[in-house]
Amino acid sequence: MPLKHATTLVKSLCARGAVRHARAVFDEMPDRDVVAWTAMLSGYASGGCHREALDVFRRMLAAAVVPNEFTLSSVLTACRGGGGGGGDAASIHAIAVRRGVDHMPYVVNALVDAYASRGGGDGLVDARRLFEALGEGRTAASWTSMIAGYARWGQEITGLQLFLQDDAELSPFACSIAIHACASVGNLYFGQQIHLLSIRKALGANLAVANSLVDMYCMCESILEARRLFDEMPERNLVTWNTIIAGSSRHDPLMAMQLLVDMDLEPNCLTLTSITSACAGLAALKCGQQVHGAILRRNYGDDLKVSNALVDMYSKCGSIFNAKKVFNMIACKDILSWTSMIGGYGMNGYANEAIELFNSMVHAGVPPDHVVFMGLISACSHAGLVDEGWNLFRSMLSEYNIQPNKAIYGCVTNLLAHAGRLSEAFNLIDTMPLTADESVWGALLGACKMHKNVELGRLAARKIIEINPDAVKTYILLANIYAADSKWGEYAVTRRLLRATGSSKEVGMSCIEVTHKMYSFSTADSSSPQVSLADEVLQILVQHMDEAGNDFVVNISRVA
DNA sequence: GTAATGGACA
Repeated sequence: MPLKHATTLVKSLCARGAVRHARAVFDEMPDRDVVAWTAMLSGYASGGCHREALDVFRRMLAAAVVPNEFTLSSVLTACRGGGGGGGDAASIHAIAVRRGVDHMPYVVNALVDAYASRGGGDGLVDARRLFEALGEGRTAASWTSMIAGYARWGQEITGLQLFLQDDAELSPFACSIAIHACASVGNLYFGQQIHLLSIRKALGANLAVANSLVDMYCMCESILEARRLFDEMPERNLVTWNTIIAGSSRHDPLMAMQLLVDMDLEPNCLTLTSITSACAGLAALKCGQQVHGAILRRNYGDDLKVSNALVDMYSKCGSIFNAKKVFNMIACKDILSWTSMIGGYGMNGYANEAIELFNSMVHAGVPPDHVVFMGLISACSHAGLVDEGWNLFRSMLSEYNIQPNKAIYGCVTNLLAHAGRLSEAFNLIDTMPLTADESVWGALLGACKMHKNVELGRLAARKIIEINPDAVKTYILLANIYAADSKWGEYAVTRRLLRATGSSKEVGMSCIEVTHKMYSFSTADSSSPQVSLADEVLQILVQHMDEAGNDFVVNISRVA
């Protein structure tokens, strides 16, 4: 068979996925030129067989066949993302330099991509150097390789700055990568810049770009802006719906439920996961059970993320029995499964069960993290298990080699202070190796209000106001501490300071589900007839509790 | 007769 025909055969066999047969033909070829070698190499590379592609390349060099630009582009695709090891990109770079790389723009772009996807400090620096040297020769692919490389290796901001240069060449792909980078670091400012850029370059019509923008606004907690974009989109697919539903399930669960009703596509597993957490946010048990039914009917019951969301939903709805039932059915539990269940026990007052489950988790070989300890220590705090909580806190460093963070210190402060051990709590803050923030001092202040400790309360409030002069809640708490101690002069001063901040505390809303309907209300709300009815019922309950004696009251307040 | 670079959005 003539050499040309055999090469064509190798190529077409590779294109059909019959790489092994292609290799058999290739091995039978008596003399192989650079085109034949490249055909075989590219067959491996484009089929994802990076190791084999690099092996063919090495054999080719050993056979003293000189690679051309076709060969080099092909072999570089096998060096991407560490698939064949970054060292190969450098050696191929060296060959390319000897062959006159300046005349091979495709090879330079492939090098930029190989270096950028290898990442690390050197990889990105090397990629950037080549990228800069390209000058006018840069194409949309060069920009995408760079920004994807930066985004992938945690240098999103550097990538975005590069992207915002005037001469950046935008493609929908590059644009959506850039927007995703803004979303993952939560940088609204850059996100808006790229949004403007995408409007100027008429890329907004691209569905992936628009979807990324909706996601970016959700991740930057601009849910209303995300919703506005969503409403304006002429075309929406399942990803669009899932993006806005996932975003609103975190910030506006009622909106997520409404979106599900409006959705004109069949919801999938991801949709229902978000809806489950929306139900958790609303503490809507009936709704959550219906969603659970929908999940089972669609055979999504084995999905790990769905199951974890269900455990969390049942826990937050107070249905710990159902939470445990779902948890027990999870075949391969991950750290989120354990955290949800441990947190579920904790928030429902079952601190001992939470600790027991934590021990099972450690026994199962799952290393605990900060979040698990947050759940555990706050469980102990709610249940008044101060010593247990303290021992868990101590074991973080001594047994699990986890350095407690500020959130943990806040939690332990709360544990001690809540139980009335205010000076120990203060001592902890005073000696902690991190700078106490608003939440840590806030935990102390809250407990000072509860235990009517004016001295420490004043101190904690002063610390918080130093950190954040607009901490409205702090002034109110401090004023209440003074009021409880009949210190009316200081009370008046604090109220005046509060007015001086010029802000008002946003009204806390609560929701409750009664016979399949959701009711929302706030304190001192007299707008709806249901509230006055609820007030009457509450009065009767309080009366019953008084008659039942103090023990009963204590139990109720622990549950509430 | 050989390569065609970037591959995102839940």
